[in-house]
Amino acid sequence: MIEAPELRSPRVRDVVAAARVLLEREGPDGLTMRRVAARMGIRAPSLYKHVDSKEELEVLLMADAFRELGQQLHDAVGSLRNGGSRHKALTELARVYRRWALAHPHLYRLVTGGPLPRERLPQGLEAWTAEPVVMAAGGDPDRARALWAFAHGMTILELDGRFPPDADLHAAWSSGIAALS
Amino acid sequence: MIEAPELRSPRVRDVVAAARVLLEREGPDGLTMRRVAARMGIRAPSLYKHVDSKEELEVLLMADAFRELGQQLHDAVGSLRNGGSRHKALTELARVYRRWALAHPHLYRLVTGGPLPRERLPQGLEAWTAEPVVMAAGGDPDRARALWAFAHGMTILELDGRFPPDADLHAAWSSGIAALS
DNA sequence: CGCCTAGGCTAACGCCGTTAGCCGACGGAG
DNA sequence: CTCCGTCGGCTAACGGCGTTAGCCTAGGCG
Repeated sequence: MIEAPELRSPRVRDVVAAARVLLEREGPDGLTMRRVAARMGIRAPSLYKHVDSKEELEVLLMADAFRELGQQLHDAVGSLRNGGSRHKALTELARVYRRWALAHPHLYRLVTGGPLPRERLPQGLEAWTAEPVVMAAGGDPDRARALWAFAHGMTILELDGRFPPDADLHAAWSSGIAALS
Repeated sequence: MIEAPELRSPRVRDVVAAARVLLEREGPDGLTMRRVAARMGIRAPSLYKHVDSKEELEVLLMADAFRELGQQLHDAVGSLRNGGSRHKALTELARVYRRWALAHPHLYRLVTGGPLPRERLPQGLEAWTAEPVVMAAGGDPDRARALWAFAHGMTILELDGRFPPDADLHAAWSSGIAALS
């Protein structure tokens, strides 16, 4: 519907806020049109006065998530722009990326899981979010993609509990970052 | 319920076969108890005579997927056991991994997406599947995890169409493998 | 012959996303 | 002041989902 949060009508912002609380607190199964409505003290069909579909609501959540994660990544590279080695920049970027994902696991999954409805997202948002990674890779797009794949793989596998409980994930991150620096 | 395919009753095998066709052909939304039943010429409730729940049916599919992918990976390292460099082994392993995932995208997503019901999977199956990766990493578990994360990241991002259409994925794979070798 | 079990069936429950159609409140125009 | 349109609620309902309860029939076996 509308892209930047400031351009959303107040009521739409209410809907997105309610949806976000539900998603973050209870995961995707908790994100239901009826539950979102209940949180606002209204009934599910009324939501459709503000939002076209559940899918659009998810897109709005995704846009917010992209903006937040992107901001963190930009801040991270910004704070190191001058006089850090590539290795240092990557380490910091990875730290921030992982931290955000662990703080918002369901949002991270929403944003990275499954095909992305690119055309419905604010144009350029995805690229802007990814920018810091490309910069940290020294502009080499192949290396940037390898790096992103590594970071996403580490993150999603950790979120999904796929590593053994005694795995030293810090060591695995370091190993990968060292290799890809 | 029962683990190895040979230990499943014939009717259970029918159910899993029908489920697999649906999943592979139409994706997760097509995998419905009613549709599975319809494919077998029966009604959905009858499925529960053979399977406890949809979740168990998915676990059975996962077990098959693990076995198949694991077999491919074992074959790949086996064919190179003697006299290949580490780099060569990793390249071959990656090729086989990616090929299987692209051939069975929905199955790959089922197996790698979301938390894994480890306790319901045949014991040791997951470790056996991962074995070749650990071997190729020279036994270093941290490097093995970094490698797996990279491979999974590349694969799932490709399946989800997250790379630009003009991205040279072969180059990205090569770049990552070279770094992690 | 009688019984047990395997494997079908229908009906139904409570969820889901979504649509149709109704209605009251409210703000601005004549 | 009144009328009217829009905004944002509502109820009822549809079709689909996983799942349960309870029934029935056919076949094997003591």
